[in-house]
Amino acid sequence: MGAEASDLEWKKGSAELLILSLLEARPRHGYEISKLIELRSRGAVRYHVASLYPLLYRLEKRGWVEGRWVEKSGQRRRRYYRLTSLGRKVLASQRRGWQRFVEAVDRITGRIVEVEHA
Amino acid sequence: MGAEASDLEWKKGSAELLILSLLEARPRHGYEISKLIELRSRGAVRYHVASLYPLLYRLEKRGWVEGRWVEKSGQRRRRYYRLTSLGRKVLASQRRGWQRFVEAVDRITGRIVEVEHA
DNA sequence: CTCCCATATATGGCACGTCCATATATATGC
DNA sequence: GCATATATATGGACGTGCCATATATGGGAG
Repeated sequence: MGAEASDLEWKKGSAELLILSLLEARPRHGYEISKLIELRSRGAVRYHVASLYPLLYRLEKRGWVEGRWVEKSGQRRRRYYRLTSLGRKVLASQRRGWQRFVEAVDRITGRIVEVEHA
Repeated sequence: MGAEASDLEWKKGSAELLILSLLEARPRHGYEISKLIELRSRGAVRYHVASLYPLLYRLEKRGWVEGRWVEKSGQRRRRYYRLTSLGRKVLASQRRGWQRFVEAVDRITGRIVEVEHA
């Protein structure tokens, strides 16, 4: 009942948002996503493969991304994931949610100061 | 090894940071913390009691907060938690960590744009 | 030529945190 | 007298990240 889905799935990892964001520009394979997260976050965020791959399967199962195998001589086969149109909508929604969450945390932790009852 | 504590425990909930922050100003009891989180986040963040109380026990066990029972006629007994000096240090550290994490997520999700290889 | 490392994907099992449901206890409003 | 808000407590279900490990291939060091 009430809204759809929990508004604060953030409590358990923002991994979904990160992956969907990285797939926005173009399709990427798992290992690339992993390294890109590490690189762009300057080492602050790092997902282990045992977390990342199952997550990609979940995203695909939900229809947010779509994977296809690409084989090239001279390298191991890779599975490239591209964002589906549904995935794009989910990403937009998750971006808004993340924004709201960060603001909420800031208000609670006092970075945004408010008067506390009279 | 390496640093102390995991740098990114954020992946599983920022509840610790929120609670420690709220106890910074003054001691509070569980129910008050719960309501305050809900109020200040404008409903965006809401912890269920079954999450909150066990978390408070954990924080106390780690020596970050200290609880004491307060009984007043006309109301049910309450357990007030105050931030210990160790808790204050942890809070400062977690605040920095949260800050770094938000920046990292922003860089990954593209809110902070960067050039991507030549 | 062999060993090791980086690349690249895959998975079983453990640990831990959050939620649901439920329980207890007291003061207030209807 | 009963429902509701306050206030704390807990067993069990469930999801998800991590550790360890496995497979496969190319390139560099020795």
